[in-house]
Amino acid sequence: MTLSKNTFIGEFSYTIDTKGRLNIPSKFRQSLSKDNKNTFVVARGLDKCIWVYPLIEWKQIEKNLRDLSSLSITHRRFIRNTARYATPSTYDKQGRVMLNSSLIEFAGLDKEVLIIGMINKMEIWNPSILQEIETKQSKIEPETYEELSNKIIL
Amino acid sequence: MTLSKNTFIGEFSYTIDTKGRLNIPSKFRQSLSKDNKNTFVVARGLDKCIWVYPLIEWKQIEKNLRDLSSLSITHRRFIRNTARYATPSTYDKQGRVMLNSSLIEFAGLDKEVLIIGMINKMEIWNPSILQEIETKQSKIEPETYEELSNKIIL
DNA sequence: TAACATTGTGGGTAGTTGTGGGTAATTTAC
DNA sequence: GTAAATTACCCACAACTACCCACAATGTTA
Repeated sequence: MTLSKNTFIGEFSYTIDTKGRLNIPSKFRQSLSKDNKNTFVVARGLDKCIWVYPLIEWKQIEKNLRDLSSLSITHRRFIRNTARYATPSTYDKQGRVMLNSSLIEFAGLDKEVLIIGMINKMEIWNPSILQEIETKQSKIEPETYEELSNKIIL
Repeated sequence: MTLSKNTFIGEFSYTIDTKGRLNIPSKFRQSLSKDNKNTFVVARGLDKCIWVYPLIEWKQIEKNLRDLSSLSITHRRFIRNTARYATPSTYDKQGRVMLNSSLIEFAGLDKEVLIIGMINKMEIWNPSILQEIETKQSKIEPETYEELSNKIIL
């Protein structure tokens, strides 16, 4: 059973094969609406993980980014960091997307990865990195982004 | 006799079979409205138990999560912790849902379980764990009842 | 009381899914 | 333009899941 369209929940253990392909869980693919054209956009997450958006979710983000004025240095940097590492990726007949080596390196991924449903997107994690972060979660993060959180929904 | 729609009260003893299936009490299923499409969402409870939501109850939660911006680290953590362990589960012709091993382990469930109606959802408990918690936990203070009396009329 | 319906539990089977690898098509490099 | 590298497509298979049937125990009705 699939719930709302383009909405992801749950957690899955998968593997990246030797060709750099990663299977997207069948449940997630089934929840996609047709207008995504079997395509995701993979990007750097704000944590040490990869974010995978359905195409139409990403288009909404692009639209929101368009509304940020480049007069603000913060906005410029934010737009740059967001757009720079994003890549569209169409999955093959088996439901696998290609992850380029730059993203794999950024997220510190090995063979075994954790795919986590995050409602409007999914996250790809190295399980040990996520666990490490969760244990030392008392650490306070920079608050630069907090200010923006009222203006744009990622 | 079933009371209000999508509302659960009472307690039942059931068993999880070798395939990880758990029967939902017939009374609870009968109280479900049609738009749930025979589907629940099972998730980690805040106590050491499993929470089982009717689909439409869960959709409301998803809707609220969707309005949180991922720019905020606090929001990200909240979304992750909430969505990560949630799974939709349509019950079969016998009225059983699948509980994945991760949830079973989290709640420390054996074969015999207790299903408790919690109004808008149900809880799945290992009976001995619940009893242990109840004895360990001190009684609810009279002052707490006084405070609650302003919010609910018994 | 007897016949019937409902409910909780067990198990078999066919279809789906995750993963690996081979081959052709396309792109990139020289 | 040709060779090398990369990417897309296809097939294969083991493991898992959804669906179906079965049956005993309990509750209901005539």
